[in-house]
Amino acid sequence: MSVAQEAITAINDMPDGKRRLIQAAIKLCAQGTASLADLGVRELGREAGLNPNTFYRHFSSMEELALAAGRELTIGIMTGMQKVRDASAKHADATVGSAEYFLQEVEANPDIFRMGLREIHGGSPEIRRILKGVLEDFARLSVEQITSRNLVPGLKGEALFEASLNITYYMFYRALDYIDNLDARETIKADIIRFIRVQFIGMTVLQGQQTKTKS
Amino acid sequence: MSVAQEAITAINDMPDGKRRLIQAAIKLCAQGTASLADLGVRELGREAGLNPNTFYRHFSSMEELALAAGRELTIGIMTGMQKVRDASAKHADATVGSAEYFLQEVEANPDIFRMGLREIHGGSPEIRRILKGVLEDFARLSVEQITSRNLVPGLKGEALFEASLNITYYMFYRALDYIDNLDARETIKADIIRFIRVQFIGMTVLQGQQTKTKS
DNA sequence: AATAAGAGTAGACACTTGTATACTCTCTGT
DNA sequence: ACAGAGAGTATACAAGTGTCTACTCTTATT
Repeated sequence: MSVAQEAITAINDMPDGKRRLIQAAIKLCAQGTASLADLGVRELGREAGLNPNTFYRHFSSMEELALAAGRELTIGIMTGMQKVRDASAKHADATVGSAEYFLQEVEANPDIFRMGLREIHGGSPEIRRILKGVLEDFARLSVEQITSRNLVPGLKGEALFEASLNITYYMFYRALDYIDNLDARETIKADIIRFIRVQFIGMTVLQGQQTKTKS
Repeated sequence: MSVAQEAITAINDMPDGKRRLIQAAIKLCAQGTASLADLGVRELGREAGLNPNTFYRHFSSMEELALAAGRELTIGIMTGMQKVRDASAKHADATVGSAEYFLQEVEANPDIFRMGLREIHGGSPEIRRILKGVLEDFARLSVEQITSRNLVPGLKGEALFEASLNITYYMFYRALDYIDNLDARETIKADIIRFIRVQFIGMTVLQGQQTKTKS
């Protein structure tokens, strides 16, 4: 069972207040400078329009809420990523397609990406693990798509996955710039496209000359 | 004047208590989950072994201390990076040398790297700007060294800088894994070396075939 | 119709926090 | 020798915090 599926099944049939608390957490965390783990119970209650004590009905610690929020985050990113995959399949140049639709998704859900990025470094180890799982899932999907459409003929298996993973991380990392830096958006898009090409080309060449030692 | 030099000049002739507060901030921030900006005045005083009010002798807001800490951080990373450059120049394979000495430096100052990574995402925009400056300085130094020793013959100017910057960010990003994940250290080192090669090879090839459109 | 569980609220407590005011040292220049 | 500044301390208070206990609805089960 993938990390994403795990998350989706865990979120069904959730009481209203619980979901509101989680969404309040995501909102506060994306807007302010605080990370998920150090939000306040009362602060959360206020934002959610609930009594502070409602928190204790659903969670026994902040860490527990942070985990739940992490799962919600996962779903948000994952469904976004699925859309990216679907859409880019229709584009003539798959590389440009992926980049464009990814950035479109970032633009549509800045809160989720911003906070995912904050948590993937520095957050609790458990949340980090979850988010890493999401990125790996995404990279795996990319590999499947690339393989089935034979987009990068010279590359396969382990090396293809590694390239995809690098690309995924790079795209996420640049997403923050993209959100904040309105002037630089075209540049960032071009950077991403170039990064993708460099990874695939470089990996392909490297795979073919394995045993050299000089860089 | 480079970002690093800016920082170094700013830190001389600093009262004892002030420096202790800054170092307390770095320590607390590297160990706990909190980011620089949301530490407590009293918490800081406790850690530094000072009266909470001493804080107000030196700073008027937490943001101000965070900036000072950011500068201290800068110096730490920058001197470390300088050592990496110097040391890797003596290694037969410059790629392997850079990676090895970088990781050695990470291992020696885990707190600084851990917290630098936390602040480079999610921290205040000002601190982000400072840290980005540090990474860019480092990438620039790399470019100089590579150019003067002619390590990557086919690549120059803008493209070389872009590759160096990508590599720098990648190394920093993997530093976190490296610190936490003792079992995976050899793998991470190999990943970094491969990443470096892929960047240089890929960039070189891409530079030579600029106008293609299919990926 | 009675009951029990789930979800949310209200009030209270002890504790921590930021910060203001007023103090004590320890230098340093004249 | 002393005035004054810089660095650090002590005390105090209002505001905010986590969490406990005790309440009230709503909904479903029997």
